[in-house]
Amino acid sequence: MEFEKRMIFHVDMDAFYASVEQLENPSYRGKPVIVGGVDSARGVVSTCSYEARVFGIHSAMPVAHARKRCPHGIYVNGRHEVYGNYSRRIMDCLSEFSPIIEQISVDEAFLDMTGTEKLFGSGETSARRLKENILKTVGLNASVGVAENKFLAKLASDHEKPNGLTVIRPGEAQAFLDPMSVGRLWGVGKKTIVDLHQAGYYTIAQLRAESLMVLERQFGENFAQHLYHLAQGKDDRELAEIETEKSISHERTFEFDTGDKEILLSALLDLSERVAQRARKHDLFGRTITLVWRNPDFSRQSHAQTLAQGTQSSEQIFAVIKMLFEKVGKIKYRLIGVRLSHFGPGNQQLSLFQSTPMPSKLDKAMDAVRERFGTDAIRRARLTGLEPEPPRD
DNA sequence: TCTGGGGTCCTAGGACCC
DNA sequence: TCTGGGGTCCTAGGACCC
Repeated sequence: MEFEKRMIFHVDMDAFYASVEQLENPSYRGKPVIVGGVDSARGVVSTCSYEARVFGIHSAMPVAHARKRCPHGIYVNGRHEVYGNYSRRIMDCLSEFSPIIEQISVDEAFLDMTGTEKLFGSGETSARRLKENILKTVGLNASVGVAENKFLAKLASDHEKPNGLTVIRPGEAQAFLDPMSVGRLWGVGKKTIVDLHQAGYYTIAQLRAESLMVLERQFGENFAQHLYHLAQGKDDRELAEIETEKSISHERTFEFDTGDKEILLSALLDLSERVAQRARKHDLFGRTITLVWRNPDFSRQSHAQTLAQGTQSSEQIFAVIKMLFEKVGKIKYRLIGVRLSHFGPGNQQLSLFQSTPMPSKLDKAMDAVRERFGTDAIRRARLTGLEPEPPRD
């Protein structure tokens, strides 16, 4: 048998948002398409087509920067509801291959394909079929990685992108990993790469050759063990089929940094309502309410308050947010946001004498309108038309 | 060219309790 | 009269991921 222990697939859609736009607008095909916050001065690229990548454009790059590199590109705003619909159809395709699926974002998922060889053939055969199935039913290309665990499967799906199919068979992991940069390890980002380089580790082979004891001294027990295992291609994480939500948040970056209390409070009211509405929709009661913000220098800060009891009321969340906001004092904000977390059991925990934290009549009415006509269909009077002005000097 | 928005997990320090 | 140690909860910040 090819895969004796586990056989995991990682399915990753190629340039997902941009590919959906090219699928729906035939005139975009074969051209550089850039999806992101294209109408905002501070927007960034979410995804771009492979034709755009030739110009050095990539995700998270400021749109203003992308426009300089590729002035003739097609710049479109993200249409997340549309992508969500495609995402559902793709996940439906995947569920025809395995009941054990972990969706990790709109365009990515793991499948546990252990023991399906009799049904679908080898890993390579079934991965090919899966790709064909997505292309036939949805019209989009996916890259698939096949390996004995999640970490290796994810590396494999990335290996021959776009439209790739890579199988790492048991025993091949070491050779596959060794020449790679330490930055390919899961959980190793910009900062940690610098730390690893400073300690003399550039390739996964170098890390693998080190003893756990030395690594623990250099990087702390937990992170060292994480690195040590991944460098050997070991990863025994199971697929998390049902992710329980741990927080709900909404935030907003202003076109210009602002210290205008009127603008800030109306933004916070709007964000509080969006957060509360989602909490009600998912039937979640959160105890911790956090005000988050970005200063003009891009640094992030937060203030939090934990309540004795969970809430999902717009009114209550906004009241706490306002109090936290007053604590900050007079500063300029680049971004402001509201987060609800620390979810627990809802109202059943209340004593007989406490008022039930059920949605207020106003909350219910607004939920109903938004459910039918969309989030922006209804806004409080004080929320309309408040935008920061460009600074004059 | 300045850097979105939605998340998760980890760490460290302080308060408080026993 | 000066002061242990463990555990839990909370806050704040940082790194990372898609």
